[in-house]
Order: sequence, then C-alpha cells, then structure tokens
Amino acid sequence: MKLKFMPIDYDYFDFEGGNYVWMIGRDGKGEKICVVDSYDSNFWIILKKEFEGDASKVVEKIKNVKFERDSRTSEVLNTKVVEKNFLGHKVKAIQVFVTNHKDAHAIASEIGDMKEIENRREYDVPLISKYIKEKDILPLQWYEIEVENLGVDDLGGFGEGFSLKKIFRLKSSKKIEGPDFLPLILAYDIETEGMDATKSSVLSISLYSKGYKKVLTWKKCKGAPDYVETLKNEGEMIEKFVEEVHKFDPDILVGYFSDGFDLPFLKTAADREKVDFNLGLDGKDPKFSRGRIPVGKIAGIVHVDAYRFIRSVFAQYMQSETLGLNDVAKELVGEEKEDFDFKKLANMKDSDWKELFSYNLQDSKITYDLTQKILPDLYEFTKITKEPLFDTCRASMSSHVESYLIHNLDKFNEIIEKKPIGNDIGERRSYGKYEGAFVMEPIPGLYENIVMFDFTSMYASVIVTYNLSKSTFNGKEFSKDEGFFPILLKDLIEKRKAAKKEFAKDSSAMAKARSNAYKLLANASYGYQGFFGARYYSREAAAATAKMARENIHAAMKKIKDSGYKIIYSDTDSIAFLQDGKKDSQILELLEEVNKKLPGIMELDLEDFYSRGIFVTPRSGIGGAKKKYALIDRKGKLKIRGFETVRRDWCTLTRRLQSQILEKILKDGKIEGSVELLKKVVKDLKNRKIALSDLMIRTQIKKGVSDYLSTGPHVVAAKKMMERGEKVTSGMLIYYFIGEVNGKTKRIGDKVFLPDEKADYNIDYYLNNQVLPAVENIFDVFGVDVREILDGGKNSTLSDFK
DNA sequence: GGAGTTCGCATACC
DNA sequence: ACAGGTATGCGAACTCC
Repeated sequence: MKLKFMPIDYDYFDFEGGNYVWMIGRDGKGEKICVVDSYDSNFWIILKKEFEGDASKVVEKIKNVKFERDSRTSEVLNTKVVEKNFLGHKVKAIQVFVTNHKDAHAIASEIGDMKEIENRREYDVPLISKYIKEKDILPLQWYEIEVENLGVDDLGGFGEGFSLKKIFRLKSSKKIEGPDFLPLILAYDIETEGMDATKSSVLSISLYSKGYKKVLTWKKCKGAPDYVETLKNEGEMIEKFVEEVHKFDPDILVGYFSDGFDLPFLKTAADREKVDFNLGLDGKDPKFSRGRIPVGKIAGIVHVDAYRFIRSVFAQYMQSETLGLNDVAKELVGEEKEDFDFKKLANMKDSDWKELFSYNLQDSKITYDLTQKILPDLYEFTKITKEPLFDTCRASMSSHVESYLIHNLDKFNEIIEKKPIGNDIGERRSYGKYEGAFVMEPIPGLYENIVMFDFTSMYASVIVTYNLSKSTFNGKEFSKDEGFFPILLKDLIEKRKAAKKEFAKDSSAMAKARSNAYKLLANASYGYQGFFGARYYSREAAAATAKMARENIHAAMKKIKDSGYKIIYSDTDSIAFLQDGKKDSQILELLEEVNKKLPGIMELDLEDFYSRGIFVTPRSGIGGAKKKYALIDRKGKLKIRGFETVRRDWCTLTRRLQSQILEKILKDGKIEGSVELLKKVVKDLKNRKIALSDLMIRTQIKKGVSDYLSTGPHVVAAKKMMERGEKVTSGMLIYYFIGEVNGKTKRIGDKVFLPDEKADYNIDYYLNNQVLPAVENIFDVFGVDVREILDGGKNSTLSDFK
C-alpha cells in the first residue's frame, strides 16, 4: 500500500532485543497515522593508519563480542569495512552493527583498546538522530511511503492500547514535494491552589485554540460563562482534560513553562487523585525525563513548552526584561495577561471564580497566539537542524548548531566526533579564557552626524574566510583545504542571504523565519567552537577567530582614518565615525573602498546615519566608558546602550529620568532644560511625592540563598521572603526598596524592605545611590556639576531643597 | 573604626 | 553546563593603620 506521509514526532521501542522507531505524522488526507520502522544500531571503529591492512583481522576479533545486561544480550550482528573521513582525514573504518543501541556504548567498550584501533565513534549519538540521518526520513518533510498494516500481535503487540488505529510498518520511502505543514495547535494552562502538587489542588484547566475555548473546573460558581465546564471533583476534571485533548486531537499541545510546571503538576495531581493521565496516543501517561528541568513527553502529541524555545533562541534579541508570559507576549504579540490577585484564593466569591476562569483562559489564549507567532521559526529550525520538533523546541543554541553539523556530514563522508566526557570537559575549562574582541575607548562628549559601519555576521565570515575549525587545524596552523565546518557555515551564510532576498520580495512570516534561523545559527557557530561541551570544540579555532576579527576591524579602522575621518568608537564588529560634512554618497564610496580590500567573504555594511550621539566617562571618572552610549538617528529614534535606562536592576525613577534627559539632549543638542527635569525629581523625592512602585529595585537571584559569599541587598530581601514562608527559587526576580531605619548602620542591606512592608523610602539612598549617579556623568559632558547646582555649592546634604 | 582596595555579583554589549 | 569574551558599577568584605 502506498501513502503520503509527513513525520512529526519520533520515538522508539525494543522488541526481542532490537530497536524499532515509530513515527506519528499526517498522511496525504491530513489524518494522523503511525509508521513503524526497524533500526539497525551501529557505531564506527576507526583503524590506526599502520593497521589499515588488518581490517579483516579486526573484524574477525570483534564479531563474537557479546554483552549481557538486564537479562538482555547484545551482540555484534554484522560489520562493514568502509573508506570514510574523520576530522578531515581519510580513514579505514569498520561499521559495527549491534543488537540494541542502548548497548552500543558498552559493546564499544567491550571491544576495548585493541592495538589496531584508533577510535570508536557514534555510539553516543541518540538513536533518533542516527535513524533520521541514516534513513533520511526527515521531520516535517513529505514522503511517499510503501507500507503494510501492522497486525495487532506484531512486534510484541506494539499497537495494543493505542487510541490511534492506523499503524503501519514501513517498507520503503521516497522524498516528495508537498504543501507546508499547518499543525493543529492546542494551548493549555492550569491554575492551582499552591506550588506543591502533592498537597495543592488544580483549581482549573484552560484549553484554547482557533474557534475553541474551554475552562474545566470542579469549583462551583453561579453564573459562570458558557466556556466553563464544572466537573464533580479534581480527578474527574483531569480525566475530562485528557478526554478533551484526545477529542481535539492536536499535533501540538503547548504550554508556557509547562515542562517545569503544568504537565508535571497535572501528573502528580492525577496520581494523588488516583485517576488516569493517559494523554499519549499509545494510551500511556506522559514520560518525564530527569534533568535540571523535567521534560514532559507525550507519545504522539508534540508537547511544546514555548518558554524554552523563546529562552534559547530569541531571548538575547528581545527587549523584555523577564521571560515571563506577560512580558514576552506583550513584546511578541502585543497581548497581556489579565489581573488576578492570588491572595483572594483563601476566600473566593462567585465573582472571584469568574475572574479566575477568565484569567486562566486568557493565559491559554496568549500562549496560543505566541505559539502561532514563533511557529515559523520553530518550523524552520526543525527543518534546518533535522531534529524532531519535540527536541528542537527544547534544544540549546549549541545543540542546534551541532545538529545542523551532524545531519549534514554525509556530504563529506564524515564520521561524527564524540561528545566530551568527564575529564575532557574539566580539561577544556581549565585552559581559561583566550583574548576576545577589541573595544575602543571613546572620548566623552556630544557628537554630531555620526556614521556607523558594521561587519555582517563578522565571526562567521571570519571562520569561513580563514578556514578555522577543529578539522582544519593541524596542531600549528589552519590548513588551506576547506573543512566541512567552514563549508557548512558558508552554506548557512549564503542561504541566509537568499532567504533575506526572498523575504524582501514576499515578506511572509515563513520567509522571515528562514532568514532568521540561518542568521542565528551562523552567529552561534563561533561560540560553539569555543564551547567546552561541543563535539567540534576547538579553542584554537575560537581564539583565531577572535584574533582575525580584531585584525580586520583594525585594518578597516585604519582605512577609514586614512581617508580623513575621525573614529569615535568601535566595539567588536562596528565602527562609528564622524561624517564631518561629507555627503552620504561619499560615505557609501568609502564603504565600497573598504569592502574592496576585505579578504574572503568578509563584508562591511552601513548600519545607519545618526544625527547625534553622547558618550560619557565611567564612574571612576577616568577616560571614556565603553559599551555605554546613546544615539539618535535621522528619524529621531533613540538607540541607548549600556546606560542605567536599559538596566533592569535600577529603579524606574532613575531609568525614566535618565532616558528623558538623554532624549532631550539628543533632540535639542544642548543641556538646557535637563537641569529642570532633575530638579523636579529631586524636589518630589525630598517631599516624599514619589510612588513606591517607582522606587522598587529588581534583582535576579541566581543561586541558592545560602550559596552566596557576599550578602547583597537582593539576598537580604530573599532571606526576608524565606522567613515569611515564601518560596524563593534561583532564577526569580527579587523586588525590594531601600527604606529609613533607626540607628547607625553601614550596610544598605540593613535598610532593605519588601514591597508590601511599611516603611518610608530612604531619600538619601535614592538621591545619592540612584538618581545622581545616573545623571552626573551626562551633565559632566556639558561641564555642569549637578551636585553644586542642587545644593548651591555645599556638600550633598541638599537641605535647602525642600 | 575609618579609608582605601579587592572581590562577588548582576547585567549589559556585541 | 547547555555558544564566547569584554565591560560597567554596585555593595560587601577585606586590608591596613
């Protein structure tokens, strides 16, 4: 029987000691089907140069290797001697086929360090990755497949318990063209009494999709809206949730932080209430793998935690100050959470329940909208890195790069390098840092008409231009023969260029996502080579990349300088200089001139023209501060970098005042008027007119409270919270303000108050440790001494300012 | 016990 | 631990007399 098939989700199981892969996907009619295929687990043995002629001898020695574990016998089934490449060199290798992939590593060890063997490889590559690579059955691509029905008793009754009835055994497959995949997405969110699932109940569960909304609860509430369905108790509510998900039959079930909260909470609650939580299409419960954050896998439905993908792929390019649902949804889709005061939970009226249900539903709705927004990116990452959607949405940037490499190595007939283990990591980390980017110290001042050039994907183009990678380094220098890493990176850069052009033409979300995915992968590839956990780690390549980047930026700076321009700033891949009355066209000519001299694929680009910019001294008062400046472009749009305005650990009052002053200066080109802005704030501060919310300081707690060597104010605040019985977890933002206390104390930590504590704010602190430090250096550029103006020449007592 | 310095920490830039 | 190094700047903790 022939079918069209697009795999979405992959998993595997054992039968009679061997490995089988099962895929859930859609057929040509859009129906969900399951396709089962066998997988022949294998790894590689690479022979030493001098023993290449002894391949058959080695085969003879290893073909009887057996390994027993957990009443399972694994053995070598077959071998194949093949000419391969490894790290760019031709090698003679033996592909060793074994019974079970779980034992591949053990068998590789069992074979041991024979004198003929140089290396053993690929036993550490996950089964699904190997399957996708070797059988070339890629996620989210269409195939024409030849299948036969899988009988009920086949493969040990594999299909037993499946709610999905169409289960096939794969005979052959052929890649074909097909329409883009529009997955059916269902978002969910839960509200609970507390944080401990063994004790606290789930109060309600919301579900949302296009044309579908539902809130399940067991809390009685008069006059609840139609979308609310009230069940008898918590257990029945959870059962109903499972039923609703199965009825809706989504490709993707998505939550926000649902790996870490919603799914495990529901599972624990289901166990506590002794009801089934068989969400999987195989009739089983979600599986949770151990790790820092648990991962919830539902068989046949891709469980997506939108938070994880956003954090690893988008976070560094986003403006949001937290990665909470509210901030992220506001930035990406312009929607916000509703308000609900959780203190009310202790005593809920009907109207409060209605509010909670609405709040619950809104969370699912914005999670759904957010998922629609990031879906093109998720889709492109999946296609480019060729890993299943489930893994793509959870993978770190380094593993995206690595997947991209691994799945493209066949073009180079290349065996995959191993992951570092135990000692390797310690050793790699012990080398310490290498020299990185060049940052020029600016001269503080207000500048007019500034041009900014920057290199496009500088580090990636350096790697390609100079052929810098693990396999092209011979211990001393980098070979001229192009290595697979630079070639694949060059491919990424070219594809990115093409995608960018395509986007300029059709401007679809998908075209944009394609361009974005290529760019992100290319930009992460430099960090990947310097990352101790990388298979293709090369400290030499990373250090050389930084070095050649420095050389190139210096050469470009010299060219610009020699053409008569004054450079005012440079950081890593950008150069800012004064236009100095020259026409725009002359600047573009200069750009072309510089570009002519650049080696390889390196390219300098015009970032923008700015009408003004300000650079300040650092707090030490010596020279100019790096990574701290504000520019205004010709359209009047501000670009503020490094200033307190863009730092979330400064209070709103300070940030707002500083940004107002920067804006005024950059728009007017003079300091006049800014003193008044400051005076007003100081006056309000002294008269206690400032709202406490504008004085709240937010700092992230990044480890366990007891692990701190130095007890900063936010640690003091966290301790206070714990004393009250509030939960403090590492990674959360701690809010506090500095208040007045009696008695002598030096430590600011002794004046820390939590947001709801009753205390007067500390005028002296907010004046001398917040507002003034943030604006002083800006005024200083204009020769204005703020403290002198504020207290009329006296010290900073400011007593005459009421 | 105060002044000066170093260190730990969070956050930003690219 | 889950890409890298370069920077600012606070506040606590230390050193020194």
